[in-house]
Amino acid sequence: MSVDALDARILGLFAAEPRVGVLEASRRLGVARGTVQARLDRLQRDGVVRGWGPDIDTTAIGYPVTAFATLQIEQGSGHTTVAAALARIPEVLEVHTITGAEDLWCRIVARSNADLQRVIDQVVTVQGIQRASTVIALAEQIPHRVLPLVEAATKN
Amino acid sequence: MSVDALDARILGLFAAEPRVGVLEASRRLGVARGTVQARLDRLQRDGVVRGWGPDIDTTAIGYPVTAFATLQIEQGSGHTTVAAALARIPEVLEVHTITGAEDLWCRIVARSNADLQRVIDQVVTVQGIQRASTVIALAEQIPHRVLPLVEAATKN
DNA sequence: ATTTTGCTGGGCAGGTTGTCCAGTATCTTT
DNA sequence: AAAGATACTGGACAACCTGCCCAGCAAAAT
Repeated sequence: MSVDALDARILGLFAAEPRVGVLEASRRLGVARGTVQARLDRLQRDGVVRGWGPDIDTTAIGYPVTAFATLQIEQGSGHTTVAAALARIPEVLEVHTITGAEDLWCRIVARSNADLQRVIDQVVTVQGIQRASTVIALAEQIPHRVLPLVEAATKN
Repeated sequence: MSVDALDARILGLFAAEPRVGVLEASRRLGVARGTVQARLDRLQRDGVVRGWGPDIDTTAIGYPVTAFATLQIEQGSGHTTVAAALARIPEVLEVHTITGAEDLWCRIVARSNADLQRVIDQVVTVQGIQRASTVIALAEQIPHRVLPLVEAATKN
């Protein structure tokens, strides 16, 4: 599992200033370039770093409404089948199976509250879904972050 | 609003292969380098692209358990104050205020189910939190994705 | 009709990457 | 304890890319 303090500093730097190159990073961190390069290769190889994709703001592309929906599915329907159908709806950004009375949890976005109704209709139309319960996210108090956790992980 | 098909292709390419440079991207997409560069600058300036940070797999750094908690807070306590306290817990990855009977929604991770208890204890200890209800995410049916939405956004 | 905007294709200097290497320190294995 | 493996350093090299500039052109807005 393998993340130490230097890994955390590397990840932190690249998270803060993704544009810096390996060379510049090595200067900032006070280590050799080869070291940074090797660490990055290892982190990627071990799957710690899944990718470097652009973080896209859904609000900026016209989907300012975020909502969380929990779904109950019919006993006969497989979770995977339902999830595959949900995957065809672009406004569904994330789906997990969960414990508890409900079966699936999803994050969905929409252009407006009215548009959210349209998206939910699409969701509940999916074969095998019995009931959907939706709450709207009003404000993002803590945006998705992992760095503090990386920090914590080094201190084992 | 400011994302067209070319933007989507650019973002798609960089999401798939973040390591490609602007020059290589321009070759792949069949447009001039300056165009790709200008588009990227614009996307970043308009806030469509929030950053290029590394996507870190929490499982790979030793936190394989993901859970969603909804919190009720005391009427007197401000959401912001509570959120600030939650921000001090590294295992809390995300917090939103929500509609409905509950007040806050959070995504938390832990080293194990037993460890999740420790994290939840930390959460409910926060001043102003009245009640927490937690479900564990069993499987990630659709990992967080935005690209299909970007696609959809271009078709207005 | 005129201006603005966006794309192209090109050129240039400077910086960066990928890739080696030898030397050294630390940790692990035998 | 000796030998081997592993990780980091500092340095080198050619090839490449970036940031920046420019002129020409076409489409869209005024």
